[in-house]
Amino acid sequence: MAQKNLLKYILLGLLENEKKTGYDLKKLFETEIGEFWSAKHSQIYLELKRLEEQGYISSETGLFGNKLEKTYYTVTDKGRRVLSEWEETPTGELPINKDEFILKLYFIHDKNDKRIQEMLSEQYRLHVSKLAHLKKRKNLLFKDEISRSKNYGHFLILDLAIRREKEYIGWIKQYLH
Amino acid sequence: MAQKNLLKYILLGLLENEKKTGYDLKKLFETEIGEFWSAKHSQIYLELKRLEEQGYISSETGLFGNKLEKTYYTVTDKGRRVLSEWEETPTGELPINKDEFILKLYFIHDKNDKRIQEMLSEQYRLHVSKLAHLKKRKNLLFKDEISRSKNYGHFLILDLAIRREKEYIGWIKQYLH
DNA sequence: CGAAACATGTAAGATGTTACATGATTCG
DNA sequence: CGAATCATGTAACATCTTACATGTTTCG
Repeated sequence: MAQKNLLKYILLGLLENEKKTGYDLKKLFETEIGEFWSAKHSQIYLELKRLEEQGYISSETGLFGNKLEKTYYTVTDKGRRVLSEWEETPTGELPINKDEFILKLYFIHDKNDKRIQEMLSEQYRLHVSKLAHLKKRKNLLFKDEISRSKNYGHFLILDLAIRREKEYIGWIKQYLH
Repeated sequence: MAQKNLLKYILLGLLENEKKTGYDLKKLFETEIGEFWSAKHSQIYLELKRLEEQGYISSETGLFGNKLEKTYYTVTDKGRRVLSEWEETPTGELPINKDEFILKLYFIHDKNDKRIQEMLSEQYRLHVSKLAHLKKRKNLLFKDEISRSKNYGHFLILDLAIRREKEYIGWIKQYLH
């Protein structure tokens, strides 16, 4: 999807409160951010270069161990302005959730086609396990009121993700025999 | 998202039962398919060319009016095989739903940040209107049992979409004051 | 007759994935 | 010391969007 270059804002957002290396960012995409966004390290390093050229972030290298040079990035004032401008802009237009399973289902016409049940049970497994994972994360990150108010946005979207999985599972159960 | 070239299968699926022009396909992406997939005409025409080169579809031109040449495409046996092979393959891996609103929310830390309520009410409007639209479609397309069993997959995903919107709205209401 | 919709394409550029490459550090 | 992880990059390629381009038919 060649589009709005949202990765730019993600990187700015992640670097806003703490300097990080490209590798740190990559790791975040494998865990926390990975729930709702994806990016490969090749793209991250490239984007960091570009953001620095444009003056949105600045870098500082630190020697780690004997030889290893790590590059730490921080957001500049200019970058901070771009970030909050984006945050303030109404998003508009709901996104299209491209889902391969949905697509396959669309092309099945016959109610009694055996593949429907096979597909539904595969999805059931996947969504049940996703739900378990999300609940575990919520428990881990947001046990108490204090942790919730510290990262309230994150709490909200995790809560939404859990509700969505429950709903998805409910839908599957309705049609799975 | 440069990935699995699913457009290929969508075109094959749409051409499976009826010959269509590139323009017909484009129109479908603006209406029916538009609910869960997107593609521009430039991409569609290109992909049709490629599919024909690969022998998955074949074309026939018909004169429309005095001068206008329309190109109609149909799936070949080879194409049909590729399509059903895809349909049979388990999808695996749940997709990441990239949603700009979710992203913005993630970067808001303070529970009392005014922007949360602004964003939620924008989303409320959008999802309420989306839900109304989906309900209208369901009513239009799947009033009776017969129409459901004719395009059962489509009925299922429309039903899912409606449930998802309801759930989304429920979530917004919980946090919107 | 003019505007909107029909109809089909190409080109440039942005975004994203996969593969290729290399080296350092940690930990068992 | 060897494997896993840390750490950073480039190259080739596929996908997708935006813009450019052109001509036809329908309908009020």
